[in-house]
Amino acid sequence: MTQADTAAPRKTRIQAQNQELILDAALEVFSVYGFRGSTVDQIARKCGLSKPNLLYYFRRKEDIYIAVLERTLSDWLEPLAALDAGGDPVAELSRYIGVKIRLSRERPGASRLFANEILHGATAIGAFLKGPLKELVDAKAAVIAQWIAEGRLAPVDPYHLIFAIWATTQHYADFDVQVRAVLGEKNDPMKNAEQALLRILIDGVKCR
Amino acid sequence: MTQADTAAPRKTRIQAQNQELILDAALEVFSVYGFRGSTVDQIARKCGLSKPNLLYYFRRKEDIYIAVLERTLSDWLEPLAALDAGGDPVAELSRYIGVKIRLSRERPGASRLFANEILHGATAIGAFLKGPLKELVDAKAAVIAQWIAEGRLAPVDPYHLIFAIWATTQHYADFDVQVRAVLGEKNDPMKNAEQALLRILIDGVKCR
DNA sequence: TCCGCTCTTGACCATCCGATCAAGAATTAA
DNA sequence: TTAATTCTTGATCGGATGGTCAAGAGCGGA
Repeated sequence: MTQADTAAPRKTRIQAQNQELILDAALEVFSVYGFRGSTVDQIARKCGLSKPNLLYYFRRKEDIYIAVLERTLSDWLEPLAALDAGGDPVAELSRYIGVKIRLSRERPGASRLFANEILHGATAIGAFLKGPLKELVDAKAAVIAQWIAEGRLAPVDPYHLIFAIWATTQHYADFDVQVRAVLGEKNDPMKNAEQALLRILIDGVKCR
Repeated sequence: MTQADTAAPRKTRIQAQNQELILDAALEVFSVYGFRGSTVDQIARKCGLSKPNLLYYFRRKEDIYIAVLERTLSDWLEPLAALDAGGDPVAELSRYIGVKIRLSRERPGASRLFANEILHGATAIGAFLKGPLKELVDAKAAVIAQWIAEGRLAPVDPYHLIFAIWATTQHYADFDVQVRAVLGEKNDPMKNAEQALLRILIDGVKCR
């Protein structure tokens, strides 16, 4: 259990506990108000700690922001990474779309956090986009291209297909306010979203 | 030309000229940094006026923001409004997608401005979303539903189809940084975007 | 030309907010 | 128990920023 011999300083129980408290609160605040629109005090109040106490665990406001982003990055890659070249193309893509749209419903804050970050130039995660993300997308685009070459999928641009899936699924988290405004206050907009999206992306709108 | 008898105060040439200068600069600044991330000074420098001079034309920073949004709202509705019930369904939707994606390339700032506004709760244009926008979408969803009833379009949810078109096309403006990071610095990402999107949304990814 | 109105701006104010610090409380290791 | 370490926070600083004001410059109509 001891890690005293590693370079990283050992973490006390209180440290681990409070850092998690802070990051949970920070996600809530940053995802609603953006980086500049959020204050350290807001995050502090949200998790019941004092402002100087937050800055004891994270020296700068930006450190909190980066930590929140990094904690969520891997979760964001995972569903795409799970795309299986050995599976049925339509089934695999359908599953991916389903997972993504469920993520939008269950963790809209994470989606909005990323949306905001990218919208404003991705200064904090630019390296991630050009590195791990690009590599993963390249790999999965190759899988899709292979499916197409085998005649198991319609000849669509793999990259733009992935963008289309990201765009349509995350739309329900990022533009939630607009979706609700347009659909009215009746029932949950997400109720039919998954089925509708599958129909559109898989089968298209043209009559068969 | 005189409008001295109307309630609205007459506008001098200098007023009209400077207000346009300010709104152009404000769009550039707000679309990059968001409302809270932008400063009046930034906008002032961008258009070569002094900060107090901006606040002579617009009393508060928020007034500038609202004015920029309102100036662009109608342009945003127009393409959807042009959807013609009398035309061929596939041709009409294809044209709409084309116009939207060209807007994303030619005026990415406007797209990002709206994205940011909605992402942060649409406090400034909430009434617009629930009013004029909802009415227009309701009307055009009815057109699409009619096409489907006539068997001229595959049975997809009209509202979610419109959302999908918005999401996929605006994605290239709002998430430009991510798109470029993933595609690499080679050629223009928008080059194939329109054709790829048309294929996906119109024909779907399933083999025919 | 003259006068009134519009336009412009340097200086300034009040507030907000990120960050610091010193001093004390709580926890842990011996 | 004791001493060292970690944790906590009230008070405060300094810079940024939205907004004000008064005074002067510019402009246009009679």
